[in-house]
Amino acid sequence: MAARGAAQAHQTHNHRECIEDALKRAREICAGRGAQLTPLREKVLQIVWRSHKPVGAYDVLDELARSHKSARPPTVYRALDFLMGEGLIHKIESLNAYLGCVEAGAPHSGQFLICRQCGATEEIVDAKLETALDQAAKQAHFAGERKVVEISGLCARCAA
Amino acid sequence: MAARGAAQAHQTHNHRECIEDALKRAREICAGRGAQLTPLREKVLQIVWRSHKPVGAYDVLDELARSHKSARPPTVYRALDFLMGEGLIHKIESLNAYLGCVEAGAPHSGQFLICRQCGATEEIVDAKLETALDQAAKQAHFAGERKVVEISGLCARCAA
DNA sequence: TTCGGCAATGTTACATCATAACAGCGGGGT
DNA sequence: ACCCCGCTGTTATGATGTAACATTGCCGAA
Repeated sequence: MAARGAAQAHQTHNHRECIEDALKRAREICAGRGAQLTPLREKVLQIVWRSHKPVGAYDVLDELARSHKSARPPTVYRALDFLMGEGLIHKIESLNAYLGCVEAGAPHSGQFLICRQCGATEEIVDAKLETALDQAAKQAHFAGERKVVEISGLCARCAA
Repeated sequence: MAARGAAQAHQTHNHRECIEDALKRAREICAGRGAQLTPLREKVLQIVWRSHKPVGAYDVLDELARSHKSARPPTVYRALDFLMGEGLIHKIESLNAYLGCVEAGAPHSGQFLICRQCGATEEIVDAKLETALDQAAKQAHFAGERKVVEISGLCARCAA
């Protein structure tokens, strides 16, 4: 399946279901790997998934603190690091914020379309773009590892 | 001219000359536009150009303060904002750091190869990659404006 | 069973990156 | 002379991220 199109889906889908799907997949993935998706980490994942907009670490913290009084910045950053390590969320570098991964499981660098108006951010998986990135690196004799691709602009809805 | 290949050039070129070229071009570009490349701004540009590694705003500040006692964070950020606005430097989002632009003049989003070992960062201008980005956005009915492309890994020298 | 190791979390403090808000200064036009 | 405006100065604070050490709880080895 290609990316569902978060920004587009945002208008139409049942988001409760969307979150539940993501959490369920996350549990399966972690179970299959022996990675420990603890209640704390799952709660953070759930918070990140509350919307299809990238969420700042301190926003996560505020939300987490409502149910988890001892939460502090390291609490959140550790959970975010774990989730990124397992490929369950991505960091959006140009916003210093975090977003649920729609292709969880297969570790990958995401490609993102970020609407500057509504904030909705869609993760895309574009093979040609992937190839172009690899070719560009290869041409420069550069061994690429992590790839950051973030396009800001206006989503279809906001442009209309 | 294609990007000179900063990371590669780093090993071979006369960097004093490289800085001078960049400053000279910057003066010409600003003069041609009526943009005010003040001594302060030029000094900041020079500091950013001291290496081909992205430099943090507070590193710029430390260096600037040696000759300019009143320098404070806003001093530096204003100069950096000006220089970015004129297309003379880029911000490397994944490092929160700034880098001289090798294609100054033509406003553009850069594409970068960042060596995680030596820090040398090469700006590339790859038409195919550009096209792939535009196509990917178009396919999602997304009106792209600003593009962030940063590939981290090992430069040819460090991989060897 | 007890102990030691280890992963997760708690806790305090701090480092790093960035901006708001207002003041002062100086040149150019009227 | 006066005002406007862009640049810089200055103080304070906001936003993002991490170091370092303490505590807890589980699990396996002796």
